[in-house]
Amino acid sequence: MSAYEPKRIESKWQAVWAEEHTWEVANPGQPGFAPEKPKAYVLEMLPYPSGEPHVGHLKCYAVGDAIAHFRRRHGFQVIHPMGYDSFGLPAENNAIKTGEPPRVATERSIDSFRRQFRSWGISIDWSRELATHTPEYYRWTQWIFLQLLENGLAYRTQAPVQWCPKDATVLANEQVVDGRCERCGTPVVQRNLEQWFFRITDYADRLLADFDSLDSWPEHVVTMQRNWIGRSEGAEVVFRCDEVGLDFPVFTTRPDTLFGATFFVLAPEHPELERLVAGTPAEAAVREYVDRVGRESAEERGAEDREKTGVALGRSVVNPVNGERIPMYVADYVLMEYGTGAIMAVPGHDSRDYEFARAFELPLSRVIEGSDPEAARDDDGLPYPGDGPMVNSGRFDGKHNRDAYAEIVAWLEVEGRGRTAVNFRLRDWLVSRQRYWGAPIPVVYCEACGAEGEPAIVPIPADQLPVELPEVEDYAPKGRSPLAAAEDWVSTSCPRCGGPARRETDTMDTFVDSSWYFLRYLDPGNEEAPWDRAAADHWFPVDQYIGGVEHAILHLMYARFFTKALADLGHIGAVEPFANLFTQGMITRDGAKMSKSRGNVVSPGEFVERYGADTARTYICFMGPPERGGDWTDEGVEGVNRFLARLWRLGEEVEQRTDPGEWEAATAGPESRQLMAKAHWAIDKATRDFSRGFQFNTVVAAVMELVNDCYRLKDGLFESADGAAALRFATTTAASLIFPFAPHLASEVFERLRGERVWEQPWPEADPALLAADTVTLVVQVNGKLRDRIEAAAEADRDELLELARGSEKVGRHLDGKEVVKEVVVPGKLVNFVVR
RNA sequence: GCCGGAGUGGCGGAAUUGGCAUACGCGAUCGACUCAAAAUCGAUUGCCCUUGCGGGCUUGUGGGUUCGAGUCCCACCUCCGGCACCA
Repeated sequence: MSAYEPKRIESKWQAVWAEEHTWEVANPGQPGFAPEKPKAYVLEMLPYPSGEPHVGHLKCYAVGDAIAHFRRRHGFQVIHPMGYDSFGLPAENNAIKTGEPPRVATERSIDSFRRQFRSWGISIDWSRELATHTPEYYRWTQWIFLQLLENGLAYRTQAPVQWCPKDATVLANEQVVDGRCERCGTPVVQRNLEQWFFRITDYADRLLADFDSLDSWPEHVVTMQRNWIGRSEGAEVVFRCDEVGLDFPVFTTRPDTLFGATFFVLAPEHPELERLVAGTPAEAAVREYVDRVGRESAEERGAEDREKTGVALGRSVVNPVNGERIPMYVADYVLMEYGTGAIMAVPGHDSRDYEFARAFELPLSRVIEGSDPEAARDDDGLPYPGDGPMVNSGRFDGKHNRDAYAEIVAWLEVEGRGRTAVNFRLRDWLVSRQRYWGAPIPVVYCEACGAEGEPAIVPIPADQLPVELPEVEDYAPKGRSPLAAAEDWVSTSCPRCGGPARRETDTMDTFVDSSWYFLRYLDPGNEEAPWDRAAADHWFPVDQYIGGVEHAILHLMYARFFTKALADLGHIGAVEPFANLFTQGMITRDGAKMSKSRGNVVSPGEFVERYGADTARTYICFMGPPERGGDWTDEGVEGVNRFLARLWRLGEEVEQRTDPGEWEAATAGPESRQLMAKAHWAIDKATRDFSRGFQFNTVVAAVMELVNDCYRLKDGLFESADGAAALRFATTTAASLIFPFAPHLASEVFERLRGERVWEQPWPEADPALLAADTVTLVVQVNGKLRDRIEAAAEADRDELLELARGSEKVGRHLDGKEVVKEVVVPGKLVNFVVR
């Protein structure tokens, strides 16, 4: 008998799959397309190729591949492609350090990723491979940009934006975490810059509403996106400043507290501040305050428990509900990017306004009664955020605030001083980056086509795409894109008038690249269009998407937005890209995230070299439910490796000691029947757990049990023809069920015993006749306590079971001298005597 | 503070509809094989009392519902993740 040598069988089967293009699928209308099969689009998030793949990649693709195999063997035509998110900052930062062009380092990483993915035996359709940094791909990224631009969904404007000083580029709101750059951790600062945006806010309501169609998405991902989008219903109310003749609209979710407004606050970035204080005694102090705030990082400004600061403007506005004049302030607790950048302050019912009022000794006013004295910070029970009858509110006094809410808004509307309004936390997506390694934004600026001294933005015609990324000498960012130094490239002619024009030098956020790659896979070689509509209509949307939860907001929300926009523009049918989403948990080691500095990194390359891909994949799936994290232990790996070797040896022994063809109907003897029943139990268990939220750990456990039973029973079974047949059946079944996790070993064992290719076989079906046991273990309880277990006929009725239970000596001991007040019988399961 | 998720042996974890708690794996102990070791095969392994038979206890804590609760309800504790001056 030969030992289990993973390297040998893994390279053998990988060669077969590569040579025969086993996992490739054709598009509708092409040769090889199977119109009779239902389709399944199984997709894992594409990797950012940097260095070598890590254990997180291995987990993602192991899980996705198991799903793809399971679907194939259920008769689906599965499209399962792979690509690389190959634009991005790490390659560029490396270039700044070493001078090596990003393209060279990136393509080296891609080679290494591709090699490893092949060595893992993942069933990928390599004919659809793509990389987002290639002109063949980003040509269409640019095309989509132009589609958005033409349809008013992309625009350029000046706005306060987040700037990362270290990476020397602007960032989208989503890429700022706790006031720091998501990528490098540097505190970001605000700058007022002209930038490109995508109008994702137009889709805010639909991004929320369409969650209804995504019922298999993990709840926490949906919650995170909901929070991020942050829809609030309320009212816009206009306060007028007579002194300068300006209207100041505010957004409030509490129009019922309007009568309690005692002051008014503007954000330091508010555009009308200058006009309000110019030439007044407050001017110097306000200017100093605004400057000070402007120098602070977002992190400092957003710090917890920060003292309220601000400056009085010496101006006032009129409260539209009661005509009261209230003083205006500037304070940094009001944010320019939310609402209108101005608020009415109701210190009696809002804790932030309360803190400011305390600090500046401003008056409080209660307009809603009823309080929870425990929660209040004040003797008057203020601030009070809850509901109750209204007071100090003119003709609304005595009304419940919830009822008054709509009446106040309706009244304001009649007066022309307000209206209902919905406000979102979500901002438009800032997509321009002052960096090199990304898709160039395909527009030029033309003086001749412009007007009033402003150059016109002229899009590059689609047939002249791609706007290729030029080679440059110096990748270092200098506050503008390194592309600005490529004078030959920047200086061009206007596609509209033919006169001199200058190219846009910013590139696109790499999240743009990954917001549509799942569509390009459907028709990756198409040179006429980003995809063929018929191919997209057939394959799209993705049926099962798999990836890390760290993309819960950014990537998943952007991709949803793109899909909706592209559907609106008539390019695809579906409005949601990912019908089902599975987020895998993170693998740790010694309870901590793997990192070079901790020295606890498991390298998949070295690991697969030593143990084989089958062990790596099966172990990852056995660690625990894949949506949860898991701690990697070397002992656990050994256990799984031992199990696979055990299956291997079983296969060898069965092959040598039994004859082919013996695997049919083998239930003559009691032991062979027992093993057949176990095999069918494993089929049933594996199938159910696979379908029930991908519980791979218990699927693997079921196959382990089957193999254990084979070992327990095999010495006796080899003696008889029916026993040998049962062993053949059980062993091939174990191979068949483990195939989604250990495809190489499974293919080898299956081929040896059956002469067939396991992936071409349908997933096994459990025989109900063998699932149903003849006898069951009857549990007998007295007062709910387990007293005995008795073998009983499966179909025994209530009276028979009771009689059987009473007959037990162990049970009788606990019934002696007691009065049985109740008998509970669950047929096929248990009897419980309640005694007194 | 708000919103999610989770607490089960020495460890990772299982328990599908309220019905045998601890499947499977790891670790540990013992045995077989071996000159020996490794590998392999087999047995035992929640905790406490007991020589044994047997008995008691046990799913973060405290209560409740039920013949019966890891599972349902109430209160609380701890840990993890997300959001947080969002008007």
